[in-house]
Amino acid sequence: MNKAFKALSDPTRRKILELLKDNDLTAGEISECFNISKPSISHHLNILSNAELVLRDKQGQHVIYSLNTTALQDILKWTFDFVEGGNKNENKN
Amino acid sequence: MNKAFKALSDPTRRKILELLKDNDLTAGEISECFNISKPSISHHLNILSNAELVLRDKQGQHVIYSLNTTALQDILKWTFDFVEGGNKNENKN
DNA sequence: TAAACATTTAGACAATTATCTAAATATATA
DNA sequence: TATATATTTAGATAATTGTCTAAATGTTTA
Repeated sequence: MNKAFKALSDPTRRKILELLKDNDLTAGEISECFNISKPSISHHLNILSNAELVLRDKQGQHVIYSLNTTALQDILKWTFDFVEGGNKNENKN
Repeated sequence: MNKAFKALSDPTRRKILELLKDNDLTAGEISECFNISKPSISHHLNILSNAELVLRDKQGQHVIYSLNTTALQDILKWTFDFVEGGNKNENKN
């Protein structure tokens, strides 16, 4: 889960995930959405993949990236436990 | 929200939040839970406070820290939109 | 008021990170 | 097979970050 939090701490990577929420995209299509070099985007995609936040599917010379919500579900659960359970001073029974 | 994600990307800071889930604690009590110097813990607490993840309450010479779920609610919502809305290939109607 | 205690600030340093360019790899096509 | 295209790898560099020690600040109490 540490990998996922680290991966999400960068705004570029979060924006990549938001792009993939609408459509699966190739590495090239993703890089076109940023003023950042392709190798840098590739690096970000690698971090997202390592954190199990995206999936790769090689189709010929293209690599199609898609969302993988596995790690996000853990984060959702972790976060929810704070927002939901945050009443320690209200019900001390 | 960027500050919050950045703040959450460090394991020590996430552990601090988990400690505060159970009890409000002073800076000193928090630092006792780690093999890290007090100034370093103070630095982490500052980052958490800046990200609106904790609240400070100065009581005499002690500073009591408590959870602030404000920023976590934003993160929860952001994350939920992926886990919940991640069905773009299933219902294209 | 002086001493003890709690916390933060200041400044330094090593490790990590985001970025770049150049080169390598892999695939498709003329 | 040669060339063009898509992507990643390698290596360098500047900025950021987590940590430390020493010092400063603020508060309590003897």
